[in-house]
Amino acid sequence: MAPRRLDKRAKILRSATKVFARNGFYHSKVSEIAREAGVADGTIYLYFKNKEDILISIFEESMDEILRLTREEIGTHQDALSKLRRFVRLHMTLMEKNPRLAEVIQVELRQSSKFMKEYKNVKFLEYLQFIAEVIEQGQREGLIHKEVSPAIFKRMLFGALDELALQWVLSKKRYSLTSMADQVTDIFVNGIAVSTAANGVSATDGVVI
Amino acid sequence: MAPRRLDKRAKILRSATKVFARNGFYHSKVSEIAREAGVADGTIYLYFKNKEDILISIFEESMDEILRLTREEIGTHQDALSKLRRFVRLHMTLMEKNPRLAEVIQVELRQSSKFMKEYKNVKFLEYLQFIAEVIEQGQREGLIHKEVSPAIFKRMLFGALDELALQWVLSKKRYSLTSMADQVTDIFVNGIAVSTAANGVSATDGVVI
DNA sequence: TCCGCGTGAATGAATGGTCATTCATTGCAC
DNA sequence: GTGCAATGAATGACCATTCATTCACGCGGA
Repeated sequence: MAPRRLDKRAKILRSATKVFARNGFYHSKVSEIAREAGVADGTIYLYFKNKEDILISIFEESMDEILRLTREEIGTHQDALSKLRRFVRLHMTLMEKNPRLAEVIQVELRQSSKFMKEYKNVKFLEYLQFIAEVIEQGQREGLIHKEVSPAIFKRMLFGALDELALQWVLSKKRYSLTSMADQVTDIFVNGIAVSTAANGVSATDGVVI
Repeated sequence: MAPRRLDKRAKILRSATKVFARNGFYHSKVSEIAREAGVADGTIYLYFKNKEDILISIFEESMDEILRLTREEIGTHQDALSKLRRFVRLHMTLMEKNPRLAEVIQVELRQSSKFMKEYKNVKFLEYLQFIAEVIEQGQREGLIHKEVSPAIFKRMLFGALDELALQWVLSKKRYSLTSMADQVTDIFVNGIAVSTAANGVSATDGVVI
């Protein structure tokens, strides 16, 4: 009963994730989700209000889990730049380990601006805020330039990670996402420009991080 | 006749852009596009194969124009870092001046991975390639670190710009996008980290990747 | 100048197919 | 025997697309 209910709900969500990833939300049929989950069409409606509710549930529950993992993995006892590096690695790893989830997030996050406007996405905003707080910490620590706007930076970083993940998904995952993580972090932390100082890298120059 | 035909086609495209931006592709009705354009439903099918063909046409023709403007505006007589700064500004300005187009690009670019997989988006790839070439130029000039992968960087930059534009669109355009451009460029060029050399920023400190 | 004919653009009502959703019924667990 | 989850066939709403018909215009003949 109670456990059965939870099992079934979770099974439907897992099947829906698979089907949405395969066809995209609008081309997915409820009956296909039902078939995939091994339940009748009508059963879906015992657990979800409608098709869109399934999509939102997938997203919210995944974000819950991602947020939980992120907070757990990125402890409180590190400097901001180390946290940032860990964050980027973790994001890539999570996408890599849950490719179907990654696809759904790609689909849903951008599905339609109308949808995005109406559905206030609290969990996602929290995820972004996590980044902003790391930046603020870094500014207090004197590690990150005060001129950097945490609100702009959090969007930039997320956008960059998301676009890389999208490409990875579209390329049928032929390469490793996680292996790009450090390069991405390096660029955000140090920039792409060669130092403007005339005589290059001397022995006293620190390797950042 | 001939001119009338072109007028009508353009009018339908403009109306479709408006309608898609308002409702998202899947929630837009062909009849609404027709009404908006002041033509009959059937007329649409004299100019386009089907609804999806309208979307693809909007996108391709816009990308043509954007590419043209980008190549024109960003001449060949500059160093790579200046080009990059100009590119970012131009991208923001174009989005800001064509908010409805921006919305459609947001919708379409991510619509569904299935759609993206099937529709080889040559113009968009060219746009990304433009960024990669600027990076390669910078590496030849010695202005940009050799370790930076142009292929990764082009995605990062586009992702960052795109996410900022998406937010701007969703926020009902209450602030200026263009005014963020330089901050974005600064971060990509110089990074967010304060120099790590022990005694502050000296003239000889290099930022190392 | 005027008429009417041919052409092809434009129309929009009708069609048909596709699903999301419902709900009367079933059958299982206790 | 009762209650409740589960079923899946049936419903009906929705909309892209079609196509028989109308319309507008330019041309040539009188």
